[in-house]
Amino acid sequence: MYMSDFSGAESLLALEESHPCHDCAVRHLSMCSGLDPGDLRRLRLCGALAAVPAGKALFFEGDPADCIFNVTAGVIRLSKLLSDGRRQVTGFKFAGDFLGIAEEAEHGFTAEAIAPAEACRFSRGRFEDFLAGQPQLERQLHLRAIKDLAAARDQVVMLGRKTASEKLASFLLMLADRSGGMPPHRLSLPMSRTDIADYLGLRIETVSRELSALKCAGLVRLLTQHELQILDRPALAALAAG
Amino acid sequence: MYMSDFSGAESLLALEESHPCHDCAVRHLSMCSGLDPGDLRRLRLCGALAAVPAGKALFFEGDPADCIFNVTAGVIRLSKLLSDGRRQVTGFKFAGDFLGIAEEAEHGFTAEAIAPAEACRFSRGRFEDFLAGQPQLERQLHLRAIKDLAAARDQVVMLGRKTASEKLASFLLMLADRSGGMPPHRLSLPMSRTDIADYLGLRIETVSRELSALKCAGLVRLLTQHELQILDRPALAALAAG
DNA sequence: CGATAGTTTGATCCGCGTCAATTCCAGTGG
DNA sequence: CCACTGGAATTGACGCGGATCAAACTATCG
Repeated sequence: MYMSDFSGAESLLALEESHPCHDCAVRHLSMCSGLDPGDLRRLRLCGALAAVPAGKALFFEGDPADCIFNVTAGVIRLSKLLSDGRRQVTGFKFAGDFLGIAEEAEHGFTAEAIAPAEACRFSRGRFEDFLAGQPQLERQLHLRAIKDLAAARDQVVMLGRKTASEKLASFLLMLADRSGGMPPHRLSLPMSRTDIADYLGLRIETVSRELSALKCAGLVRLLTQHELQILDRPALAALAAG
Repeated sequence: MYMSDFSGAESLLALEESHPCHDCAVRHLSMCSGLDPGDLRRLRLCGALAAVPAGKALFFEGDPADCIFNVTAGVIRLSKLLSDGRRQVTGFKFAGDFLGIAEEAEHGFTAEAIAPAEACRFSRGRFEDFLAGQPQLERQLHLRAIKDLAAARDQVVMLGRKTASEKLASFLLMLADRSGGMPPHRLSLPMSRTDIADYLGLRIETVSRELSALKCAGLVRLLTQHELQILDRPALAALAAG
């Protein structure tokens, strides 16, 4: 059985007065946005800020689900494995995203940092106790779950019915939408080609080929291996829509 | 723009004293299970029981999301379309399941009855007002959303990384698990081959072939076209796990 | 019975996977 | 600054799983 390789203690920075939530850069994005100062202070006591180096896991599929996370920086990759090692990436989490709440006693997926990340790490028990007295926070999280569910359904459609090039176009637009709404002059691809392939249900050779095809068609321009520019967003959107 | 072909009025049976929720056969399965009689009575006033004939839609993708449903009988198929008509079935809902809550103003998928169904139909606005005073009901629904999300992630893995035969095995086991926990001497397949294919991201010919292959391998027996028997559940489970 | 839609089976095709060979690039040390 | 190195990405050749096309079979309902 897997155990998390992220033992929090040494990388925890206590959430003390020296680092209070009201300085948090992503508070307006995250579930905490609706809390008043008193509740925020009590929530803070349920957890601590954790630095997660690139490549390290927050938790593995099958780990006891005793912690939940609020991502404050970096990128987290969510994935599931089949017994023979085939991997499916089920999503990416960015600053402001909430993650790890489970109905089961064990996490249903693995969460790993693909870029150096930070996350507020809460004890599940203490968080749930806190939640019991905060109906509007529960409502917040419920809304986020519904949003995640809609995103998962979109991924289902993509995996089940779209071609390789349509998948890649959908992926690039999804990233562009989530990387701040700004005109994405440069779109960063923090994940490896393997991660992209495992998200799209393809092999890395196919991702590479389709990316080249988009480049040749003039829809995108590759700036570096992990950075590109969308040149023709309408055409990309038309491709993504099927 | 699509409009629902299910105009409720003529098929609504008012939820009056003559048909109170305490006679409801699926109450123990559904979100209402935690409500006391008084709250149940008030919830009842938010909606009505609707009979949905086979083939009729509860709502279409793109319809204003002003109604939500609690399925009490039958089977509901959820699906999404691409612009050129490719269809992906994103799930099936059975008695006791809750359905249609949306974060957006419009439904993100189509919900249609594949077998004659009944559902409690609530006005979204009135239901949300009621919900505001019922934190433990909100919690119920939140938990259901989390469960739906886990199921959607399983479907993502299936679509992205499993072979045709593994997909079919997973599907049959999922149905067996949901068709009451009883020893499934006879497993009913209420949906058409097309529905199964659109759920699994395959074509109906492939579904038919793989079903024949499972039959030849002695894992299942086809009783009728819409009923089968699982003969070797462990082998089927091993196949489904990849 | 016949009509019609749904399902099964067969033959062939093609998109993406597999295998293999470069090429690119970040990091390291001279 | 360049040379080296190992992992990641790209590109090419070929094969296979599932799609497509076509035909026969079966269930349901008048």
